[in-house]
Amino acid sequence: MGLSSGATQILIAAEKLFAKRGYDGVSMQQIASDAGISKANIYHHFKSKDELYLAVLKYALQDMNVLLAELQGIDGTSTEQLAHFSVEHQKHINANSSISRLILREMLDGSSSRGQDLAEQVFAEYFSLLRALLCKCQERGEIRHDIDPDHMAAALAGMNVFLFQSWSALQHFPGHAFKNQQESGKIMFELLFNGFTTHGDKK
Amino acid sequence: MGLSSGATQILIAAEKLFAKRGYDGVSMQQIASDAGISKANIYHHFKSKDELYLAVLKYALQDMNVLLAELQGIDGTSTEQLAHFSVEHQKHINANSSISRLILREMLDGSSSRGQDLAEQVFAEYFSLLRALLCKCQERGEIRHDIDPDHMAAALAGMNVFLFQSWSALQHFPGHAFKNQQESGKIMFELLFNGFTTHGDKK
DNA sequence: GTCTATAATGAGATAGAC
DNA sequence: GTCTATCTCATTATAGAC
Repeated sequence: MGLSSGATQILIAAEKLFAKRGYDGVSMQQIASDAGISKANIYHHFKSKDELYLAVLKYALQDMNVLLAELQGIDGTSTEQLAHFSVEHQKHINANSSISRLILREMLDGSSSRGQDLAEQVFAEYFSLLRALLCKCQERGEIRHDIDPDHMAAALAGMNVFLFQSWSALQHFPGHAFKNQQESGKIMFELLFNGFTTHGDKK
Repeated sequence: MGLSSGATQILIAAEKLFAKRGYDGVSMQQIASDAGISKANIYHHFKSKDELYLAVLKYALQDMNVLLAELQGIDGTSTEQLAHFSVEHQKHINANSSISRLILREMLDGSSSRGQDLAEQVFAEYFSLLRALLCKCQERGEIRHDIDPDHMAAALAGMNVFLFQSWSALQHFPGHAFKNQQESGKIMFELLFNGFTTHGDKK
C-alpha cells in the first residue's frame, strides 16, 4: 500500500507490542529497539504515536480481508460450510493473534475512539459473513428457523472468541480437558449444533 | 477489610478508570481528581500505583465472592438451576462491569503478571461452579453425557462473556436483533440447550 | 533515511508543613 | 490525613548533522 520497507519493519514490531501491552503500555523507544532502529527514525515514517497505531491497525487488517475472501469460497453443503467456517475462523484468530487481541482491546476500551470504529468494522464484516451463511442454512431447512441468525452467529462467534482469549487461563485448570484448541473448538461447535439435551447423546 | 473510608473512596474511582482505560492508560493524577483528593494523598494510603491496582482488584473481587455464594443457593431442578445460573451470571457481569473488564483485560495481557493470577483465580472459581452444576445435570440424565462438562461450561460462559464485551459493537448492526442483553442471553442459552438442528424448531 | 542530542512535558513518587 | 511544592525520571516529539 505504498509503504516503504522501513515502515513495514516498524509496523511488524509495533503490532506485536501493542497487542501484548496495549497502546499506553508501549513506548516509542521499545518499538524502535524491537525494530532495530532509532526512535527518531520512527517519526520520519509516522508523524505521531497515534498515527502509527492506526497504521498498525490498518496494516494488520489487510490480512483479515484476505481471509474473509477465503471463507466465502468454502465448498460443500451449507451446514458443512458452517462447520468449516467455524474451524477456519478459529485457526485464523490464532494465526493472527496480534490483530485479534488489538480488536478485543479496542472493544474493552470505553470510548477511546482511537481505533474503535476500525475494530468494530472488521468485527461487523466477520459477523455479517457468518450471518449470511446461517441464513442460507435456514432457507435450506438445514437448521431451525425459529431463532434469528444474529443470535446464532453471536453464539458461534462467542464460543470461538472465548476459547481464544481464555486459552491460557483454561490451561491451568485441573482435568486437562483443554489440550488442543482446535479440537476444543470442534467439540463446542458440535455441542452448539446438537445442543445440550439428551437427543444429541450418542449412547 | 480494615480499609479506611478515604481508601475506599480512592478504590472506587480507580476501579472505574482502570476498567475503562487499563493500567497504563490511567494516571495517579486522574484518579486523585476523580476521587476529589490530591495525588499525594493516594500515596498515604497506597505506597505505589502497582499496590493500588492490586488493591482495586482485590476490592472488586469481594463482591464477586458474594455472588458466587448466591449462585450456589439456586433452587429447582438441575436444568432450571442451569438456566438461572446463566441469567444471573450475565446480570452480575453487567452489574459489576468494571471488575469484569479488568479480568478480561488481564487475560489479554501477555504475561504482565500484575493481577493475572488473581484474575485467573476468579475465572477458575466461576468456571468450576458452572462445571459442577453441569456434572449434576449429567448425573441426573437431564443433559447429554457424551461431552465433558468442561467444554459445556466453556460454551455457556463464552456466549455470556462475548455478549457482554461485544454489546456496544452489536448495537451498531443493522436489523436491531440485539435490543436487550438479558433477552439475548436467554435466546442464546435456549439455542445452546436445544441446538441449531431442526429438532429444536418450534414450528 | 538514519542517526545523536535535546527540548518539553507528564509521569510516579517523596518531603515536609498544617 | 490532607495538602502544596518538588524531585527524578521516562515519555513524546523535534532539531539538525551526516
